[in-house]
Amino acid sequence: MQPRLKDVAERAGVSIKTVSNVVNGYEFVKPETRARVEQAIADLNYRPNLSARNLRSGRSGVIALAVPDLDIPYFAELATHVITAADRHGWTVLIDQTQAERSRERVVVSGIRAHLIDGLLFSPLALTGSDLAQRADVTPMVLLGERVGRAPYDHVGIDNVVAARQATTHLAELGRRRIAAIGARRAASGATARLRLRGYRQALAEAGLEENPALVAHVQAYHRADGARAMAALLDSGAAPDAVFCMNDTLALGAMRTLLARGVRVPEDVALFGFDDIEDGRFSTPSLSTMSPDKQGIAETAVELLARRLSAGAAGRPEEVCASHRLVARESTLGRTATAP
Amino acid sequence: MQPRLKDVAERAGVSIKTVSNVVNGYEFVKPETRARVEQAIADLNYRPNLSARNLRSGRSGVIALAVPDLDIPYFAELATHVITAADRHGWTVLIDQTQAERSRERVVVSGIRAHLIDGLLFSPLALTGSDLAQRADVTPMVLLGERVGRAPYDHVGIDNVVAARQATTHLAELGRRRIAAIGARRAASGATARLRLRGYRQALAEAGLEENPALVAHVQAYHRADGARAMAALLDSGAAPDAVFCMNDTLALGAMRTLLARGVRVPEDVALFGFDDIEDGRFSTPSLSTMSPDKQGIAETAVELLARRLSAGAAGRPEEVCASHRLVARESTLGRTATAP
DNA sequence: CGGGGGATTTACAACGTTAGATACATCGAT
DNA sequence: ATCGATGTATCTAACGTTGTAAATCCCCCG
Repeated sequence: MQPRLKDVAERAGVSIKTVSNVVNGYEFVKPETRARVEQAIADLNYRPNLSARNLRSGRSGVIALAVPDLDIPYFAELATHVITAADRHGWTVLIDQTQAERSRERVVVSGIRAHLIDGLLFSPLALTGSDLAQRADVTPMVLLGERVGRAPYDHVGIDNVVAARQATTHLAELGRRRIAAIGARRAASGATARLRLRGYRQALAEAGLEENPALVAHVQAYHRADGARAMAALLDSGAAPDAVFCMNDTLALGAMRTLLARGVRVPEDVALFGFDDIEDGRFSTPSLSTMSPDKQGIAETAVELLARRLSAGAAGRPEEVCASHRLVARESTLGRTATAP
Repeated sequence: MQPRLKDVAERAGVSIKTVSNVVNGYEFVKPETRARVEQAIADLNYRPNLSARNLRSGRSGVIALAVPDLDIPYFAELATHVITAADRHGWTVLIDQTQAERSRERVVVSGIRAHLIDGLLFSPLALTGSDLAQRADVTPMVLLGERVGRAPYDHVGIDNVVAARQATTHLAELGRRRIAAIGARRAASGATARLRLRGYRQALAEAGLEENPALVAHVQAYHRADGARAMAALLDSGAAPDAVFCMNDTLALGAMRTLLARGVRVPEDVALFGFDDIEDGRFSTPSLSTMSPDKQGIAETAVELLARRLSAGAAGRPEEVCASHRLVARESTLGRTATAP
């Protein structure tokens, strides 16, 4: 049996509360008493029972991060940053995988872990505004990535329209005329895809290029296999793109696989641009040009916002934070003249 | 304030215990009563307070998975499998990142989260046997990956010696004579690296190849950058390998980047073999030959072992489970004749 | 119509902790 | 010596849940 305050108290010859005071750093404990208690704690290897502490205090020291899938490198990288940032607040992070399924996202939002977590960082993909509006759970929540509906939650994201426009403009400025896009979603829920597509279209318009529906490839999910399939379809359709803007890096890497496997040169024949700046893209050959969101900034800001909610209660208007992004041009658009990573 | 059993009870006009019985699926509750209680639960959106429940039951329903870094795709993939498997047991997974640092691994093992977690799945990299032997925490633990010391813990791993030998033999059978290895560790702790190196040496001996220290590259860590650096060093040293066995896929992908960037053809000039079968390797060009451990099997077995420890108490000898692995030959050793992924 | 006995419900205590109130020292100043 | 004032330690009552044991209900048989 694990030792309790009571056991420590008996060993140190003091009351339970005195031990509790020592454990919690209460000021008025005689140095001698404190020393005796600390010795007893060490002797017994005492650890506070968090369940009991939480029951008393109403706090668990645990926050949840809900993401579609840790297999997707972007979310794995985001998760490591969140864990690091949470650690600085003394929080432990628990990870929920929603598989980008609406039903699972609803479960997360509905407060399935109420009482276990103090707060929730949520990166929704499939959720709709009304799902959020119906949320009855009172656990503070910060949304990552896309804004959903008008529900009053703090939100950290990047300006997807601007970022996608810049990416597409980069391709246009390289002289590409038949710029395709991979990653459009048919589902009503693909908010991020919609915004990036809008930026893509804006850039085409600015560059005086005509929009061609045959150059926009839809996908089921955002894995490499989807990108590979979509690229194959584009090539087979005869749309003959000379550049492709992919809505994320894994799609782009899948597309790259298809291109190279078919002997299409990148970037000479087709330039390729991704989104997210995951580590794989830095080491692919050719290395992948991409739009790099400030993942660390996003994670830190989100944790910070949550911390504020937790201390200030529900008070205050929801905050809207736009993290920075920057374009990273690598070999998949510039060719081998670029410096190696 | 969140509703409690008491609130539900009052609304339904029954006692607290009856509500508890309904919540816990106790058999002998009149259908009519059950319905009334369930209605009240729905009305109030009641959620059991896990802290209180855990305090009472001594269980938290949370297990921890401690891995070096989610950024490393192998661990991200393993984590998703663990989360899925744990979910079937009704457990929530909390992830600890140790950064492969001995100090952080010791903290994890010492029971920093005692009382918060019911069990621990631990994938140690830097820990020594004596660290484990000193462990005072009583939380059940299952070791993943490498066996450490003689401490009496359940362990799930693969036969690294055999796997590495098969990988190296595969290269030898392709007619390669100067087979290098990337991923040896100087640190005393790199048990996995040591075993794989042993398998590599066995295979060389069996193939009648002489062992050449200049063909064994040491690395600091197991990221792509380390593989890229190590490969560059190998090429620059004049060791002139015609094949490379990398101790994991990220090292191999880093090495591939260096090779292709320098115009070395893979596999014509240098065949490349990895370890772990991460998704990236399936979509690189050329796709990466690799040794594929049964990650799902490892995760499921580990969770299963933990479940057994939790129900059976500490009883029973520690179990030693060897998961299966299989060789996946792709383009980086076979060339483009292989079927696309 | 009383009693037996299973079905159903309830009362109570306990899990380990901490906040707040209270008691007990100690000590300098009257 | 006595009184506050202050520092230090203890006591008590929760936090929300569930296991145990006991109470009550209800149906059916004799």
